[in-house]
Amino acid sequence: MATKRAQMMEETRAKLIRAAREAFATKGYAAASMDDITADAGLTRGALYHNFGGKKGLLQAVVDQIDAEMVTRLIAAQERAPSPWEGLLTEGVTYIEMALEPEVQRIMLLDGPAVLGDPSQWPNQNACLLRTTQTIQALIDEGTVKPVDAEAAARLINGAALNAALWIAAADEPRVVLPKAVEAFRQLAAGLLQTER
Amino acid sequence: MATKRAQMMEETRAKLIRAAREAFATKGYAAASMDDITADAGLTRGALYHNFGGKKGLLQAVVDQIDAEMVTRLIAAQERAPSPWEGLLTEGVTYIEMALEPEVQRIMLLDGPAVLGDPSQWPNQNACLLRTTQTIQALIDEGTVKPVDAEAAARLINGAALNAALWIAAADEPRVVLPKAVEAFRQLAAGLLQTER
DNA sequence: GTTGTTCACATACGAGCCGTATGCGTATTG
DNA sequence: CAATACGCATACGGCTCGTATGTGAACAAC
Repeated sequence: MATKRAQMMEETRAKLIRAAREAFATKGYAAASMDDITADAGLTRGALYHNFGGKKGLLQAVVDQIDAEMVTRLIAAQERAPSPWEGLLTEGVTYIEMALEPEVQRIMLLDGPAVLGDPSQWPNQNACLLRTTQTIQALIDEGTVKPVDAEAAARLINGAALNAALWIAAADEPRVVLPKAVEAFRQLAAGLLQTER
Repeated sequence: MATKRAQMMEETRAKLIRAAREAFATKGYAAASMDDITADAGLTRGALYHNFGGKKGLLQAVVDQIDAEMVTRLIAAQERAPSPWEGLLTEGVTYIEMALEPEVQRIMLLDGPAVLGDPSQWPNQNACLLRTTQTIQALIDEGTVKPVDAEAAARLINGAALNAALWIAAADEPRVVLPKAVEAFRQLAAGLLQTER
């Protein structure tokens, strides 16, 4: 039986993460005070320090949660694609779309790296990136993609998609810019394809 | 004649920027206190607020200075290349190499975007991007590169290089990872070429 | 069932950092 | 030489964070 204390603790953790996610996304990490977050969750800083060890620990928990959600969406998008190669492209486009969401942009792309350090060193190894790496490795194995370093390629692809997203987000006419970015992304990615076709 | 007050002011601005650049690079923006920075420059926070309006203003000044230096180095690197296309690649590689420096990484790639917002809005960054865009446009006109949107391609290439740099900088063995990243970067960029080899 | 223990969380306190308001002294102006 | 402007220092209050300590409910032992 799950003891009553344990499930209470899960509950408070969830409430804190929910409140923090909201605050970090809207105000940014630095401007979000722990007092506000905990009060918003109906708790105090005592609970926060007990469960997450501090402000950074809370951010880490929020990042892990969002990261997991992103991976789920990436997998879903890839599985709908007609071929593995199209799956990779679809993954990239999906990544761009996710990066357009203010929450992802603020927490995962700006504050996260600044506070926690490089994403590839996050505890869960940045599942999002790991996923792309595996996809590329599979394409290399089947001969679709040139034999480059899979992680390097995944890194660059993600970086390209990320910058495309930031560009679109800051553009005056996102609707006009989006197709341009997607087209350029496809062209770039084609550089990985095995010669010919 | 440059009044004595004006040149004194330039002097204090330079001292503050120098101290801030040092502190931001080593401790990070959030952990660097204004009292420490100003004391290190032989001044007080009064001078800082008078000259830069606050902590963010000081960071902006530091960012602008480093940004200008980076653009200068990028231009120099591109001009040494044998062809426009190689110039584009060299520019990307140079960007990667610069991002290996802790100062650039910490201030320009992590804290800068988190505190000041989208880097592509920074004055010199725009100039750099514009130059890359023009280079690509020229390559398109001469038939070397596929007819994609030049600005989109420029942003994606920059983003790829940026992420490659972050990856290398955080790696256990940067010397081992660097060539992988450069190779993958060249492969990706080749996707823009008109003729496959 | 009662008694003792654990532990999740609250409360209290101190220190540091930031922004503004104000004061001071020197360069500048007429 | 008197008056003003201004670059910078000083003083103060508020906010935020981290730690140290308190407390009451859930669990365990008998």
